[in-house]
Amino acid sequence: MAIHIYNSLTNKKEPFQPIDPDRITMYVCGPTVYNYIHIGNARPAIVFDAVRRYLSYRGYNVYYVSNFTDVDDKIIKAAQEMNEEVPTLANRFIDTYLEDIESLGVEKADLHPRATETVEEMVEFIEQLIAKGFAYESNGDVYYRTKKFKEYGKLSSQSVGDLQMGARIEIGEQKEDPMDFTLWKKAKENEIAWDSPWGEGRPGWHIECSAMVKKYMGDTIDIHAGGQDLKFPHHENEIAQTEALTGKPMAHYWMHNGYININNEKMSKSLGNFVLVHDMIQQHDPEVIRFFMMQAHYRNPINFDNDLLESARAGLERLRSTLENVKHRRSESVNGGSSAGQEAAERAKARFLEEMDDDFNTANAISVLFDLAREANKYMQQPQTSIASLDAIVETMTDMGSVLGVSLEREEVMLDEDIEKLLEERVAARKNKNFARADEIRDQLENDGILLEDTPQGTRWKRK
RNA sequence: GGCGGUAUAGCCAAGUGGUAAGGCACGGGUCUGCAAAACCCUUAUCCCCCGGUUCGAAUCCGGGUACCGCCUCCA
Repeated sequence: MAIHIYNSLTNKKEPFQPIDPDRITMYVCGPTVYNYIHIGNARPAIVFDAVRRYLSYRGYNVYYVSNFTDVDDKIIKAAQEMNEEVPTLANRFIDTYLEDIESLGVEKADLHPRATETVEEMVEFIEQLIAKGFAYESNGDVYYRTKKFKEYGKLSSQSVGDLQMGARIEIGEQKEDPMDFTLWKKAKENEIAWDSPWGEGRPGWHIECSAMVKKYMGDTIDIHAGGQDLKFPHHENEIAQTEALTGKPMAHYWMHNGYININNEKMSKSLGNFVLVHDMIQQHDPEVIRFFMMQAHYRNPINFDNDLLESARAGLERLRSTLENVKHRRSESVNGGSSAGQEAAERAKARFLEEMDDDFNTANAISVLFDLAREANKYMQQPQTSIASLDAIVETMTDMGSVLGVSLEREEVMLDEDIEKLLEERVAARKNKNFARADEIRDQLENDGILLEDTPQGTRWKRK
C-alpha cells in the first residue's frame, strides 16, 4: 500500500504522490519567537518530525523547512516591555525554542529561515501582487484584495460572505473591504522598520510564509503543515497570496494537527492555561512526553495531565524493559534454533508499515510495538533462544522507536562502588539462603532508587 | 448565525460495512525463597440517543443531545 495522507484541502485521505520522488518538499509553520513555547506549540514540531522521519524511513529524501517569525506585533510589544531590541529578544527565544524541541527528540530542519532575512523577497512579492491587481496600497499600508481571489476560503471551506461577519477593521486602517488582510504594515515611530516602495514599514504575518516557501522551495511544494488554528486565516491567506501570484497550487497536501487541551479546553497563550516545555521537561522525561503524544493520532485533540503522562511512562517502561531483557538474553542464546522471534519481528514490521502508511497512525504503530514486546517476552520463556531471533526483535523495536522519535534504549547508568559491593554481597547471601540479609539489601537499594530483578540469567537491576 | 471536529470499558485510545486493537489501572492464576519483571485468564453482548438502509453498521443515511474548536493574535 502506498502512503496515504489526510489532506485538509479536500478533507480526504489521498495517496501520496510526490512532485519529485527524489526530493520531497515539506514546510511546517514555525513559532513566533517572543516567549518560551508551551507544550501545545510543541505538538506540530513533534508530529511533523515523526512524519518526516517516516518519509525518510520509507526511502524518501525530505527537504524540511520550518520558519521563525522574528518580527511582528507581539515581538515588538515584548521587546518594549523587556526593554530589549527586537532582534536580541527574537534570537534569545529562537535559541530556547531549538533547545526545547531538541529535548523532545525533534531533529533540526534542513533550513530554518527567518522572516527578517526574507524582507526583500516579501517586498517583491507584494509589488507583483499589486501589479496583478490583488493588492493595493492605502496610506502606507498594503492590503490583499480578498474578493479578487475567487477561491478564497477553499481550505477552511468558508465562503467570503460568511467570514465577513466576523471581520473587523482596526482603527486607522483604510481597507476597501473588511476581509482584506495586511501585507505590509506602516511603521509607527521608533519601531523596527524596513524601506519599501510604500515607505518605512514591516511585513504582515501571512506574506512571510508565502515568500519563504517560494524563495527556498519553489512555487508548489508537496506538504504544508501546521496547527489547526493556522488553517484560517493564516494558511488561507498564504494560498491566496501564492496562488494569485503563480497561478499554481501552493501545496499538494495540507496537514493540520489537533490541539492540546488542559481540562478539555484548548491550551493557549491568550487563555493563560499553558504549560511551558521549558518547565515540563524538568518534571517529566521528555521521551515520555513524546511517547504520550505519539499514542494519539495527530489530528485528534489530546488532553494533558500528570496521570495520563504517568500512564504513558509505565507503558514506555514496559517496552524499554522488554528490549533490555532481549539484549541481555542474547549472551545465553544459540546460533540457529527456533526462528519464532524472527517471524514475529517480521510480522510486526509489516504491520508497522501498514499503520504508518495510513496517514501516520502512530497510535496503531505503537500498539504493534506492544504486541511485539509481548511476543518477545513469550519467546524468551522458551529454554533456548536463537541469536538471530533476538537480533531481529532488537532491530525491529529500535527502528520503530526511532521512526517515532522515541528511544527505547535505557540510559546506561553507572553504579558506584558501594552499590556494586552490596549487589555482590546479596548474590552471596542468596546462594547461602540467607534471605533475610538478601531482602534487607534489596530494600536498602530500593531506597536508593535501584530496583532488583532476580532472573534465571542472574540478578538484574534498574533505576526506579 | 456560518464552518468544522469529537462522543468507544474505571481512565487513555485505535477502529468507516463483516461481528469491538493497544496502553494504564483493577482482580484471579503461573513463575519466584519472598519479591520484581514476565506470561496466562478476567474486564464493553456492545461503541451518546432515536429512527432508517443492509443478509449484516460503532462504521452508511435522516433526526436529536452533549462537549470542543475556527470565524480576532494563537501550534
